[in-house]
Amino acid sequence: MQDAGYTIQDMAERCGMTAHTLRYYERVGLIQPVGRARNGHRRYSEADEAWLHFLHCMRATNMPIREMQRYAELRELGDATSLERRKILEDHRTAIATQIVELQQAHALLTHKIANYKKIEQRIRIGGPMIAEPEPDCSLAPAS
Amino acid sequence: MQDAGYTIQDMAERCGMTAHTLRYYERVGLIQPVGRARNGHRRYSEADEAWLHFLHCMRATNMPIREMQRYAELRELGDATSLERRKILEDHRTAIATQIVELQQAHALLTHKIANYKKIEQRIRIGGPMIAEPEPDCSLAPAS
DNA sequence: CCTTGACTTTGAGTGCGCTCAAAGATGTAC
DNA sequence: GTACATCTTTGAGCGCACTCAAAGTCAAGG
Repeated sequence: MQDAGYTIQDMAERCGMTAHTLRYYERVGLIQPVGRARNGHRRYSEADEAWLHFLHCMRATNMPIREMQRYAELRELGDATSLERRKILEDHRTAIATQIVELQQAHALLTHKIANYKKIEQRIRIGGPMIAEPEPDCSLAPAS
Repeated sequence: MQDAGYTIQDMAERCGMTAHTLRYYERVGLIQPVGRARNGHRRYSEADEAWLHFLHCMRATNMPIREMQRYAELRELGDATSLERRKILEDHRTAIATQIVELQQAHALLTHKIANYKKIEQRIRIGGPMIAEPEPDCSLAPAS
């Protein structure tokens, strides 16, 4: 039996989620009840796949399930909800931009600290002076 | 009474955490038992602040508490643990880089979809043809 | 016929990271 | 002196997003 469409396992792999998560998303209304094969098994369409990819992308960037539910709900209502949906996406985009900045700052901080560790390791190897720089570890306080 | 140092409230504000969280971090060993005023209240030092800022930065970039605990533990053991600590930071830096890429991709996707919503709204305003583009909403499937 | 394996459902359980409640001590302001 | 704010402790509770357990159905293979 195949009845056209992807099985839940296929879809899970394609979208980088587990089958558990796919059923969960359906339960909480993130995706409309999915088509079934004659034996009752779920069969996912290409459209389902696109939507699930989108959901995955939003979750991967920390959009709360609640907000995704709201978006999915509006989506069911058609073009009339375009404005509100756009606002959700714009807000999320802003949140993403903020996250990127934080991550970039942390990245820079880590690069700095990693270099510092290399120095410490060098001193240890050559048996050099063990007088560490001010705060060998956790420094780079408030501002930096 | 002041006994030198920041109160827990001060420190919470300075580090962008709550007092609850500061106590929690102390409980779970992320920060060594903090100095006390004569009345038993915590008094945080500048060094505490630097360390807490670092912790905040790591948490804000999704380092698990577990890993922070491991790092804090090694830190107590001094320079001999430099290599292992560096590895932790390098791994986290890698994780951050990955996150940044994901976020950037999502950002681009959202920009695309937001533009699409603007088109839809335009069509609605001018009462134009309501034949939407293929998949007005969730498109931009797998690859894109 | 019997096993195997992929699926189904419902409801409960898990792990993380806080977050709060309750009861009590202390210092400052009126 | 008494109200008030701010802190203290311990242990429990919570929200989120899964994640799993149990019991059952179904189709194919040997």
